[in-house]
Amino acid sequence: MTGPSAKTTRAQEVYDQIRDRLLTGELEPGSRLKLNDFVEGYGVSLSVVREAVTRLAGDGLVQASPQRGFAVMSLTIEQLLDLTRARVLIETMALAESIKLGTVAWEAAVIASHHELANTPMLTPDGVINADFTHAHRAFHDTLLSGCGSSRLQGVATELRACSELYQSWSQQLAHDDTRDIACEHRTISELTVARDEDGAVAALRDHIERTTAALVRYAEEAAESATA
Amino acid sequence: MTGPSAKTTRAQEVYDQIRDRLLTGELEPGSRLKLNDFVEGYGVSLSVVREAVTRLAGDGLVQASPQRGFAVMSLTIEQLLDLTRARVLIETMALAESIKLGTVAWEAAVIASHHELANTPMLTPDGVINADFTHAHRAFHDTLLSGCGSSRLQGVATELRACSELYQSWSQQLAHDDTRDIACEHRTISELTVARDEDGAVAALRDHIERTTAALVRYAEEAAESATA
DNA sequence: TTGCGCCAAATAATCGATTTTTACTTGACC
DNA sequence: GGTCAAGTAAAAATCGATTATTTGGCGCAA
Repeated sequence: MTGPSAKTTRAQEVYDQIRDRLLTGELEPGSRLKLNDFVEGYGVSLSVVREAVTRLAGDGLVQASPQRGFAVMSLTIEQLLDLTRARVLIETMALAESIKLGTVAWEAAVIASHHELANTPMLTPDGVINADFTHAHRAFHDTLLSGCGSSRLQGVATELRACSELYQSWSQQLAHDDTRDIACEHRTISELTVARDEDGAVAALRDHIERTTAALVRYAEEAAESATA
Repeated sequence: MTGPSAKTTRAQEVYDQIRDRLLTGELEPGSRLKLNDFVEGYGVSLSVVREAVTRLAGDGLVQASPQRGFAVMSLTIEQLLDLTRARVLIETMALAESIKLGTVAWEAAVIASHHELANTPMLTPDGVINADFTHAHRAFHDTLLSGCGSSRLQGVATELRACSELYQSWSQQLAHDDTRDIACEHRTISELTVARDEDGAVAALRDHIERTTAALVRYAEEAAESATA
Protein backbone atom coordinates (compact mmCIF):
# COMPACT_ATOMS: atom_id res chain seq x y z
CA MET A 1 0.00 0.00 0.00
CA THR A 2 2.45 2.64 -1.12
CA GLY A 3 0.29 4.71 -3.43
CA PRO A 4 -2.69 6.90 -2.67
CA SER A 5 -5.17 4.40 -4.12
CA ALA A 6 -5.27 1.06 -2.41
CA LYS A 7 -8.55 -0.51 -3.39
CA THR A 8 -7.94 -1.35 -7.04
CA THR A 9 -5.64 -3.87 -8.62
CA ARG A 10 -2.35 -2.82 -10.12
CA ALA A 11 -3.46 -3.86 -13.56
CA GLN A 12 -6.45 -1.59 -13.21
CA GLU A 13 -4.29 1.37 -12.23
CA VAL A 14 -1.92 0.83 -15.11
CA TYR A 15 -4.89 0.41 -17.45
CA ASP A 16 -6.36 3.69 -16.28
CA GLN A 17 -3.09 5.56 -16.60
CA ILE A 18 -2.20 4.28 -20.05
CA ARG A 19 -5.75 4.91 -21.19
CA ASP A 20 -5.44 8.47 -20.04
CA ARG A 21 -2.18 8.93 -21.87
CA LEU A 22 -3.78 7.49 -24.98
CA LEU A 23 -6.78 9.77 -24.87
CA THR A 24 -4.75 12.89 -24.18
CA GLY A 25 -2.68 12.11 -27.23
CA GLU A 26 0.53 11.83 -25.26
CA LEU A 27 0.90 8.48 -27.00
CA GLU A 28 0.42 9.17 -30.67
CA PRO A 29 -1.67 6.99 -32.96
CA GLY A 30 0.49 4.48 -34.76
CA SER A 31 3.37 4.61 -32.32
CA ARG A 32 4.53 1.30 -30.93
CA LEU A 33 3.97 0.62 -27.26
CA LYS A 34 7.18 -0.39 -25.53
CA LEU A 35 6.00 -2.59 -22.73
CA ASN A 36 9.36 -2.46 -21.02
CA ASP A 37 9.10 1.29 -20.69
CA PHE A 38 5.81 0.86 -18.89
CA VAL A 39 7.35 -1.80 -16.67
CA GLU A 40 10.02 0.65 -15.58
CA GLY A 41 7.80 3.70 -15.55
CA TYR A 42 5.12 2.21 -13.37
CA GLY A 43 7.35 -0.15 -11.41
CA VAL A 44 5.20 -3.18 -12.10
CA SER A 45 5.73 -6.52 -13.70
CA LEU A 46 5.30 -7.33 -17.35
CA SER A 47 2.19 -9.41 -16.66
CA VAL A 48 0.43 -6.36 -15.31
CA VAL A 49 1.34 -4.23 -18.29
CA ARG A 50 0.30 -7.00 -20.63
CA GLU A 51 -3.10 -7.30 -19.03
CA ALA A 52 -3.65 -3.56 -19.17
CA VAL A 53 -2.62 -3.32 -22.80
CA THR A 54 -4.66 -6.38 -23.73
CA ARG A 55 -7.73 -4.76 -22.27
CA LEU A 56 -7.03 -1.55 -24.16
CA ALA A 57 -6.81 -3.62 -27.32
CA GLY A 58 -10.24 -4.99 -26.51
CA ASP A 59 -11.49 -1.42 -26.23
CA GLY A 60 -10.18 -0.69 -29.69
CA LEU A 61 -7.70 1.89 -28.43
CA VAL A 62 -4.67 -0.29 -29.04
CA GLN A 63 -3.86 -2.53 -31.93
CA ALA A 64 -2.50 -5.94 -31.02
CA SER A 65 -0.41 -7.81 -33.56
CA PRO A 66 0.42 -11.37 -32.55
CA GLN A 67 4.15 -11.88 -32.07
CA ARG A 68 4.74 -8.28 -33.06
CA GLY A 69 3.57 -6.32 -30.11
CA PHE A 70 1.17 -3.48 -29.55
CA ALA A 71 0.72 -0.04 -31.06
CA VAL A 72 -1.63 2.87 -30.49
CA MET A 73 -4.59 2.23 -32.76
CA SER A 74 -4.15 4.07 -36.00
CA LEU A 75 -6.98 4.56 -38.43
CA THR A 76 -6.82 5.12 -42.13
CA ILE A 77 -9.01 7.94 -43.37
CA GLU A 78 -11.39 5.34 -44.67
CA GLN A 79 -11.64 3.76 -41.23
CA LEU A 80 -12.07 7.15 -39.61
CA LEU A 81 -14.99 7.87 -41.91
CA ASP A 82 -16.46 4.48 -41.07
CA LEU A 83 -16.10 5.16 -37.37
CA THR A 84 -17.73 8.54 -37.79
CA ARG A 85 -20.63 7.08 -39.70
CA ALA A 86 -21.18 4.44 -37.03
CA ARG A 87 -21.01 7.09 -34.33
CA VAL A 88 -23.50 9.32 -36.11
CA LEU A 89 -25.95 6.48 -36.59
CA ILE A 90 -25.70 5.19 -33.04
CA GLU A 91 -25.40 8.48 -31.17
CA THR A 92 -28.24 10.12 -33.03
CA MET A 93 -30.39 7.09 -32.41
CA ALA A 94 -29.57 7.18 -28.72
CA LEU A 95 -30.28 10.90 -28.61
CA ALA A 96 -33.62 10.39 -30.33
CA GLU A 97 -34.51 7.71 -27.79
CA SER A 98 -33.48 10.03 -24.98
CA ILE A 99 -35.66 12.81 -26.32
CA LYS A 100 -38.57 10.39 -26.55
CA LEU A 101 -38.10 8.73 -23.18
CA GLY A 102 -35.98 11.03 -21.07
CA THR A 103 -37.25 12.20 -17.71
CA VAL A 104 -37.16 15.69 -16.32
CA ALA A 105 -34.15 14.67 -14.26
CA TRP A 106 -32.39 13.87 -17.51
CA GLU A 107 -33.31 17.27 -18.91
CA ALA A 108 -31.84 18.86 -15.82
CA ALA A 109 -28.66 16.83 -16.18
CA VAL A 110 -28.30 17.95 -19.78
CA ILE A 111 -28.68 21.58 -18.81
CA ALA A 112 -26.25 21.19 -15.93
CA SER A 113 -23.56 19.45 -17.92
CA HIS A 114 -23.88 21.98 -20.69
CA HIS A 115 -23.55 24.80 -18.23
CA GLU A 116 -20.36 23.29 -16.90
CA LEU A 117 -19.03 22.75 -20.40
CA ALA A 118 -19.90 26.25 -21.48
CA ASN A 119 -18.05 27.71 -18.53
CA THR A 120 -14.90 25.69 -18.92
CA PRO A 121 -12.32 27.27 -21.21
CA MET A 122 -11.21 24.99 -24.04
CA LEU A 123 -7.59 26.04 -23.80
CA THR A 124 -5.34 26.71 -20.86
CA PRO A 125 -3.47 30.00 -20.77
CA ASP A 126 -0.56 28.11 -22.36
CA GLY A 127 -2.66 27.36 -25.41
CA VAL A 128 -2.93 23.61 -24.80
CA ILE A 129 -6.18 21.78 -24.54
CA ASN A 130 -7.62 22.00 -21.06
CA ALA A 131 -8.05 18.61 -19.40
CA ASP A 132 -11.11 19.92 -17.58
CA PHE A 133 -12.65 20.81 -20.90
CA THR A 134 -12.05 17.32 -22.19
CA HIS A 135 -13.79 15.85 -19.18
CA ALA A 136 -16.69 18.27 -19.39
CA HIS A 137 -17.04 17.60 -23.09
CA ARG A 138 -17.12 13.87 -22.50
CA ALA A 139 -19.64 14.28 -19.70
CA PHE A 140 -21.88 16.48 -21.83
CA HIS A 141 -22.06 13.99 -24.67
CA ASP A 142 -22.59 11.11 -22.27
CA THR A 143 -25.37 12.94 -20.51
CA LEU A 144 -27.12 13.69 -23.78
CA LEU A 145 -27.52 9.97 -24.38
CA SER A 146 -28.13 9.00 -20.78
CA GLY A 147 -31.88 9.37 -21.10
CA CYS A 148 -32.21 6.63 -23.67
CA GLY A 149 -32.90 4.02 -21.01
CA SER A 150 -30.42 1.47 -22.29
CA SER A 151 -27.06 1.28 -20.60
CA ARG A 152 -25.91 -1.06 -23.36
CA LEU A 153 -26.66 1.41 -26.08
CA GLN A 154 -25.03 4.14 -24.08
CA GLY A 155 -21.99 1.98 -23.47
CA VAL A 156 -21.55 1.23 -27.14
CA ALA A 157 -21.77 4.90 -27.98
CA THR A 158 -19.24 5.81 -25.31
CA GLU A 159 -16.82 3.17 -26.53
CA LEU A 160 -16.95 4.40 -30.10
CA ARG A 161 -16.55 7.99 -29.00
CA ALA A 162 -13.43 7.05 -27.03
CA CYS A 163 -11.87 5.70 -30.23
CA SER A 164 -12.42 9.05 -31.87
CA GLU A 165 -10.79 10.80 -28.97
CA LEU A 166 -7.49 9.19 -29.85
CA TYR A 167 -7.13 11.93 -32.42
CA GLN A 168 -8.19 14.67 -30.07
CA SER A 169 -4.70 16.09 -29.80
CA TRP A 170 -4.62 16.45 -33.55
CA SER A 171 -7.68 18.64 -33.28
CA GLN A 172 -5.72 20.92 -31.02
CA GLN A 173 -4.33 22.66 -34.06
CA LEU A 174 -7.89 22.85 -35.27
CA ALA A 175 -9.10 24.45 -32.08
CA HIS A 176 -8.39 27.75 -33.77
CA ASP A 177 -10.52 26.76 -36.72
CA ASP A 178 -12.36 30.02 -37.25
CA THR A 179 -14.98 28.41 -39.45
CA ARG A 180 -16.48 26.81 -36.39
CA ASP A 181 -18.01 28.02 -33.19
CA ILE A 182 -17.93 24.90 -31.10
CA ALA A 183 -19.49 26.50 -28.04
CA CYS A 184 -22.40 27.56 -30.21
CA GLU A 185 -22.76 24.04 -31.55
CA HIS A 186 -22.97 22.70 -28.03
CA ARG A 187 -25.49 25.30 -27.04
CA THR A 188 -27.66 24.49 -30.03
CA ILE A 189 -27.59 20.79 -29.28
CA SER A 190 -28.43 21.39 -25.65
CA GLU A 191 -31.30 23.75 -26.36
CA LEU A 192 -32.91 21.67 -29.09
CA THR A 193 -32.59 18.59 -26.93
CA VAL A 194 -34.23 20.15 -23.91
CA ALA A 195 -36.93 21.55 -26.20
CA ARG A 196 -37.56 17.93 -27.27
CA ASP A 197 -37.03 18.88 -30.89
CA GLU A 198 -35.96 15.44 -32.01
CA ASP A 199 -35.21 16.19 -35.64
CA GLY A 200 -33.43 19.42 -34.87
CA ALA A 201 -31.32 18.02 -32.07
CA VAL A 202 -30.38 14.96 -34.09
CA ALA A 203 -29.33 17.12 -37.02
CA ALA A 204 -27.28 19.37 -34.77
CA LEU A 205 -25.51 16.43 -33.16
CA ARG A 206 -24.80 14.89 -36.55
CA ASP A 207 -23.29 18.13 -37.77
CA HIS A 208 -21.20 18.46 -34.65
CA ILE A 209 -19.71 14.98 -35.02
CA GLU A 210 -19.17 15.22 -38.75
CA ARG A 211 -17.51 18.62 -38.57
CA THR A 212 -14.90 17.35 -36.16
CA THR A 213 -14.10 14.46 -38.45
CA ALA A 214 -14.02 16.68 -41.50
CA ALA A 215 -11.50 18.94 -39.81
CA LEU A 216 -9.46 15.92 -38.85
CA VAL A 217 -9.46 14.57 -42.39
CA ARG A 218 -8.40 17.97 -43.68
CA TYR A 219 -5.57 18.03 -41.17
CA ALA A 220 -4.47 14.49 -42.05
CA GLU A 221 -4.41 15.27 -45.74
CA GLU A 222 -2.35 18.39 -45.17
CA ALA A 223 0.07 16.37 -43.09
CA ALA A 224 0.30 13.74 -45.80
CA GLU A 225 1.02 16.39 -48.40
CA SER A 226 3.73 18.09 -46.43
CA ALA A 227 5.25 14.68 -45.75
CA THR A 228 5.55 13.80 -49.42
CA ALA A 229 6.66 17.29 -50.36
CA MET B 1 4.88 -27.00 -32.58
CA THR B 2 3.04 -29.90 -31.02
CA GLY B 3 -0.53 -29.13 -31.94
CA PRO B 4 -2.24 -29.01 -35.31
CA SER B 5 -2.28 -25.22 -35.42
CA ALA B 6 1.06 -23.52 -35.30
CA LYS B 7 0.46 -20.02 -36.57
CA THR B 8 -1.46 -18.50 -33.69
CA THR B 9 -0.40 -17.73 -30.17
CA ARG B 10 -1.37 -19.99 -27.31
CA ALA B 11 -3.42 -17.26 -25.71
CA GLN B 12 -5.39 -16.94 -28.93
CA GLU B 13 -6.08 -20.66 -29.05
CA VAL B 14 -7.23 -20.75 -25.46
CA TYR B 15 -9.35 -17.66 -26.06
CA ASP B 16 -11.02 -19.32 -29.03
CA GLN B 17 -11.67 -22.55 -27.20
CA ILE B 18 -13.09 -20.98 -24.06
CA ARG B 19 -15.19 -18.66 -26.18
CA ASP B 20 -16.61 -21.65 -27.97
CA ARG B 21 -17.43 -23.38 -24.72
CA LEU B 22 -19.11 -20.23 -23.50
CA LEU B 23 -21.26 -19.83 -26.58
CA THR B 24 -22.28 -23.47 -26.69
CA GLY B 25 -23.47 -23.16 -23.13
CA GLU B 26 -21.06 -25.78 -21.86
CA LEU B 27 -20.05 -23.17 -19.32
CA GLU B 28 -23.25 -21.93 -17.79
CA PRO B 29 -24.00 -18.28 -17.12
CA GLY B 30 -23.12 -17.35 -13.59
CA SER B 31 -20.73 -20.22 -12.99
CA ARG B 32 -17.29 -19.34 -11.76
CA LEU B 33 -14.35 -19.88 -14.05
CA LYS B 34 -11.64 -21.93 -12.38
CA LEU B 35 -8.50 -20.75 -14.04
CA ASN B 36 -6.54 -23.67 -12.64
CA ASP B 37 -8.81 -26.10 -14.44
CA PHE B 38 -8.05 -24.35 -17.70
CA VAL B 39 -4.34 -24.43 -16.89
CA GLU B 40 -4.50 -28.20 -16.52
CA GLY B 41 -7.02 -28.79 -19.27
CA TYR B 42 -5.15 -26.89 -21.92
CA GLY B 43 -1.65 -27.52 -20.59
CA VAL B 44 -0.70 -23.86 -20.60
CA SER B 45 0.47 -21.39 -18.02
CA LEU B 46 -1.71 -19.21 -15.91
CA SER B 47 -0.64 -16.08 -17.76
CA VAL B 48 -2.09 -17.47 -20.97
CA VAL B 49 -5.40 -18.32 -19.36
CA ARG B 50 -5.52 -14.94 -17.72
CA GLU B 51 -5.02 -13.13 -20.99
CA ALA B 52 -7.70 -15.20 -22.69
CA VAL B 53 -10.21 -14.65 -19.91
CA THR B 54 -9.38 -10.96 -19.69
CA ARG B 55 -10.15 -10.59 -23.37
CA LEU B 56 -13.42 -12.45 -22.95
CA ALA B 57 -14.29 -10.04 -20.16
CA GLY B 58 -13.67 -7.21 -22.60
CA ASP B 59 -16.09 -8.88 -25.00
CA GLY B 60 -18.73 -8.90 -22.29
CA LEU B 61 -18.90 -12.67 -22.20
CA VAL B 62 -17.17 -12.98 -18.86
CA GLN B 63 -17.59 -10.95 -15.73
CA ALA B 64 -14.37 -9.92 -14.03
CA SER B 65 -14.46 -9.09 -10.33
CA PRO B 66 -11.20 -7.66 -9.03
CA GLN B 67 -9.59 -9.92 -6.45
CA ARG B 68 -12.50 -12.29 -6.77
CA GLY B 69 -12.00 -13.98 -10.06
CA PHE B 70 -14.03 -14.50 -13.18
CA ALA B 71 -17.46 -15.89 -13.90
CA VAL B 72 -19.52 -16.50 -17.00
CA MET B 73 -21.47 -13.31 -17.55
CA SER B 74 -24.88 -13.58 -16.03
CA LEU B 75 -27.65 -11.16 -16.78
CA THR B 76 -30.64 -10.27 -14.72
CA ILE B 77 -33.90 -10.24 -16.60
CA GLU B 78 -33.73 -6.48 -16.59
CA GLN B 79 -30.30 -6.55 -18.19
CA LEU B 80 -31.45 -9.13 -20.70
CA LEU B 81 -34.29 -6.84 -21.73
CA ASP B 82 -31.86 -3.96 -22.00
CA LEU B 83 -29.53 -6.04 -24.18
CA THR B 84 -32.44 -7.05 -26.36
CA ARG B 85 -33.58 -3.49 -26.79
CA ALA B 86 -30.09 -2.38 -27.77
CA ARG B 87 -29.83 -5.27 -30.21
CA VAL B 88 -33.16 -4.45 -31.79
CA LEU B 89 -32.27 -0.81 -32.21
CA ILE B 90 -28.82 -1.44 -33.62
CA GLU B 91 -29.55 -4.51 -35.73
CA THR B 92 -32.65 -3.06 -37.30
CA MET B 93 -30.76 0.12 -38.08
CA ALA B 94 -27.97 -1.85 -39.70
CA LEU B 95 -30.49 -3.90 -41.66
CA ALA B 96 -32.21 -0.75 -42.85
CA GLU B 97 -28.87 0.65 -43.97
CA SER B 98 -28.10 -2.60 -45.75
CA ILE B 99 -31.40 -2.52 -47.59
CA LYS B 100 -30.72 1.05 -48.64
CA LEU B 101 -27.10 0.57 -49.63
CA GLY B 102 -26.54 -3.13 -50.21
CA THR B 103 -25.20 -4.31 -53.53
CA VAL B 104 -26.45 -7.21 -55.59
CA ALA B 105 -23.56 -9.25 -54.27
CA TRP B 106 -24.94 -8.66 -50.78
CA GLU B 107 -28.40 -9.78 -51.89
CA ALA B 108 -26.83 -12.94 -53.26
CA ALA B 109 -24.99 -13.52 -50.00
CA VAL B 110 -28.22 -13.15 -48.05
CA ILE B 111 -29.98 -15.67 -50.26
CA ALA B 112 -27.05 -18.06 -50.05
CA SER B 113 -26.69 -17.91 -46.29
CA HIS B 114 -30.42 -18.34 -45.84
CA HIS B 115 -30.40 -21.34 -48.11
CA GLU B 116 -27.67 -22.90 -46.05
CA LEU B 117 -29.51 -22.12 -42.82
CA ALA B 118 -32.79 -23.46 -44.13
CA ASN B 119 -31.15 -26.74 -45.09
CA THR B 120 -29.35 -27.30 -41.82
CA PRO B 121 -31.37 -29.17 -39.20
CA MET B 122 -31.66 -27.32 -35.92
CA LEU B 123 -31.27 -30.46 -33.85
CA THR B 124 -29.05 -33.48 -34.21
CA PRO B 125 -30.69 -36.92 -34.14
CA ASP B 126 -29.87 -36.96 -30.41
CA GLY B 127 -32.07 -33.94 -29.86
CA VAL B 128 -29.25 -31.55 -29.02
CA ILE B 129 -28.67 -28.30 -30.81
CA ASN B 130 -26.68 -28.82 -33.96
CA ALA B 131 -23.39 -26.91 -33.99
CA ASP B 132 -23.68 -26.47 -37.74
CA PHE B 133 -27.04 -24.81 -37.23
CA THR B 134 -25.55 -22.41 -34.73
CA HIS B 135 -22.86 -21.43 -37.19
CA ALA B 136 -25.29 -21.07 -40.06
CA HIS B 137 -27.61 -19.00 -37.89
CA ARG B 138 -24.78 -16.71 -36.89
CA ALA B 139 -23.65 -16.39 -40.50
CA PHE B 140 -27.16 -15.58 -41.68
CA HIS B 141 -27.62 -12.76 -39.21
CA ASP B 142 -24.16 -11.41 -39.92
CA THR B 143 -24.78 -11.47 -43.64
CA LEU B 144 -28.04 -9.61 -43.25
CA LEU B 145 -26.15 -6.67 -41.80
CA SER B 146 -23.08 -6.98 -43.99
CA GLY B 147 -24.48 -4.67 -46.63
CA CYS B 148 -24.62 -1.67 -44.33
CA GLY B 149 -21.20 -0.50 -45.41
CA SER B 150 -19.84 0.06 -41.92
CA SER B 151 -17.67 -2.63 -40.43
CA ARG B 152 -17.82 -0.79 -37.12
CA LEU B 153 -21.58 -0.92 -36.98
CA GLN B 154 -21.54 -4.54 -38.00
CA GLY B 155 -18.93 -5.31 -35.37
CA VAL B 156 -20.98 -3.73 -32.62
CA ALA B 157 -24.03 -5.69 -33.67
CA THR B 158 -22.08 -8.94 -33.76
CA GLU B 159 -20.63 -8.31 -30.32
CA LEU B 160 -24.03 -7.70 -28.78
CA ARG B 161 -25.47 -10.75 -30.48
CA ALA B 162 -22.68 -12.89 -29.05
CA CYS B 163 -23.71 -11.82 -25.56
CA SER B 164 -27.21 -13.05 -26.24
CA GLU B 165 -25.84 -16.36 -27.42
CA LEU B 166 -24.62 -17.10 -23.92
CA TYR B 167 -28.15 -18.18 -23.20
CA GLN B 168 -28.51 -20.19 -26.35
CA SER B 169 -28.37 -23.50 -24.54
CA TRP B 170 -31.28 -22.39 -22.41
CA SER B 171 -33.28 -21.97 -25.58
CA GLN B 172 -32.62 -25.58 -26.33
CA GLN B 173 -35.59 -26.51 -24.22
CA LEU B 174 -37.48 -23.90 -26.15
CA ALA B 175 -36.51 -25.36 -29.48
CA HIS B 176 -39.68 -27.36 -29.25
CA ASP B 177 -41.70 -24.22 -28.64
CA ASP B 178 -44.67 -24.98 -30.87
CA THR B 179 -45.86 -21.39 -30.84
CA ARG B 180 -43.00 -20.46 -33.13
CA ASP B 181 -41.86 -21.47 -36.57
CA ILE B 182 -38.31 -20.26 -36.57
CA ALA B 183 -37.55 -21.45 -40.07
CA CYS B 184 -40.50 -19.44 -41.28
CA GLU B 185 -39.27 -16.36 -39.44
CA HIS B 186 -35.93 -16.65 -41.16
CA ARG B 187 -37.53 -17.12 -44.56
CA THR B 188 -39.68 -14.05 -44.04
CA ILE B 189 -36.72 -11.92 -43.04
CA SER B 190 -34.70 -13.13 -45.98
CA GLU B 191 -37.46 -12.57 -48.52
CA LEU B 192 -38.46 -9.13 -47.31
CA THR B 193 -34.82 -8.10 -47.19
CA VAL B 194 -34.08 -9.20 -50.71
CA ALA B 195 -37.31 -7.53 -51.83
CA ARG B 196 -35.87 -4.33 -50.31
CA ASP B 197 -38.97 -3.93 -48.17
CA GLU B 198 -37.28 -1.92 -45.45
CA ASP B 199 -40.19 -1.55 -43.06
CA GLY B 200 -41.30 -5.14 -43.46
CA ALA B 201 -37.84 -6.62 -43.04
CA VAL B 202 -37.09 -4.47 -40.04
CA ALA B 203 -40.33 -5.47 -38.38
CA ALA B 204 -39.68 -9.14 -39.07
CA LEU B 205 -36.18 -8.96 -37.63
CA ARG B 206 -37.43 -7.12 -34.57
CA ASP B 207 -40.03 -9.79 -33.97
CA HIS B 208 -37.49 -12.53 -34.42
CA ILE B 209 -35.13 -11.07 -31.83
CA GLU B 210 -37.83 -10.18 -29.34
CA ARG B 211 -39.50 -13.56 -29.52
CA THR B 212 -36.31 -15.33 -28.60
CA THR B 213 -35.87 -13.08 -25.60
CA ALA B 214 -39.48 -13.46 -24.58
CA ALA B 215 -39.11 -17.24 -24.61
CA LEU B 216 -35.96 -16.91 -22.57
CA VAL B 217 -37.62 -14.72 -19.99
CA ARG B 218 -40.50 -17.16 -19.75
CA TYR B 219 -38.03 -19.97 -19.19
CA ALA B 220 -36.09 -18.01 -16.57
CA GLU B 221 -39.25 -17.18 -14.64
CA GLU B 222 -40.36 -20.81 -14.68
CA ALA B 223 -36.94 -21.83 -13.39
CA ALA B 224 -37.15 -19.22 -10.65
CA GLU B 225 -40.57 -20.48 -9.61
CA SER B 226 -39.57 -24.11 -9.46
CA ALA B 227 -36.52 -23.09 -7.46
CA THR B 228 -38.55 -21.34 -4.79
CA ALA B 229 -41.24 -24.00 -4.80
C1' DT C 1 26.77 -5.24 -57.62
C1' DT C 2 22.75 -7.57 -56.17
C1' DG C 3 20.16 -11.10 -54.14
C1' DC C 4 19.76 -14.95 -50.98
C1' DG C 5 20.27 -17.09 -46.73
C1' DC C 6 22.32 -17.30 -42.18
C1' DC C 7 23.45 -15.26 -37.59
C1' DA C 8 22.70 -12.22 -33.60
C1' DA C 9 20.29 -8.81 -30.96
C1' DA C 10 15.83 -7.31 -29.55
C1' DT C 11 11.28 -8.08 -28.35
C1' DA C 12 7.20 -10.88 -27.50
C1' DA C 13 5.18 -14.94 -25.35
C1' DT C 14 5.18 -18.20 -21.90
C1' DC C 15 6.33 -20.36 -17.71
C1' DG C 16 6.81 -21.58 -12.58
C1' DA C 17 6.95 -19.66 -8.19
C1' DT C 18 5.91 -16.01 -4.70
C1' DT C 19 2.99 -12.68 -2.53
C1' DT C 20 -1.44 -10.90 -1.44
C1' DT C 21 -6.24 -11.23 -0.84
C1' DT C 22 -10.40 -13.57 -0.01
C1' DA C 23 -13.46 -17.36 1.68
C1' DC C 24 -14.27 -20.82 4.92
C1' DT C 25 -13.85 -23.20 9.27
C1' DT C 26 -13.46 -23.72 13.98
C1' DG C 27 -13.75 -22.35 18.50
C1' DA C 28 -14.35 -19.07 22.11
C1' DC C 29 -17.16 -15.53 24.05
C1' DC C 30 -21.47 -13.05 24.87
C1' DG D 1 -27.97 -20.60 21.12
C1' DG D 2 -26.10 -17.27 18.39
C1' DT D 3 -22.41 -14.16 17.00
C1' DC D 4 -17.96 -12.69 16.33
C1' DA D 5 -13.05 -13.45 15.67
C1' DA D 6 -8.77 -15.72 14.78
C1' DG D 7 -6.68 -19.12 11.98
C1' DT D 8 -6.36 -21.86 7.85
C1' DA D 9 -7.03 -23.19 3.20
C1' DA D 10 -7.95 -21.69 -1.41
C1' DA D 11 -7.60 -18.66 -5.13
C1' DA D 12 -6.13 -14.38 -7.43
C1' DA D 13 -2.53 -11.14 -8.51
C1' DT D 14 2.04 -10.29 -9.26
C1' DC D 15 6.73 -11.16 -10.09
C1' DG D 16 11.33 -12.61 -12.24
C1' DA D 17 13.21 -15.60 -15.44
C1' DT D 18 13.04 -18.68 -19.53
C1' DT D 19 11.73 -19.75 -24.20
C1' DA D 20 10.24 -18.66 -28.84
C1' DT D 21 9.74 -15.41 -32.57
C1' DT D 22 10.79 -11.55 -35.32
C1' DT D 23 13.92 -8.04 -37.22
C1' DG D 24 17.94 -6.21 -39.02
C1' DG D 25 22.64 -6.85 -40.33
C1' DC D 26 26.37 -9.45 -42.39
C1' DG D 27 28.69 -12.55 -45.43
C1' DC D 28 28.73 -15.37 -49.40
C1' DA D 29 27.67 -16.55 -53.95
C1' DA D 30 25.74 -15.67 -58.51
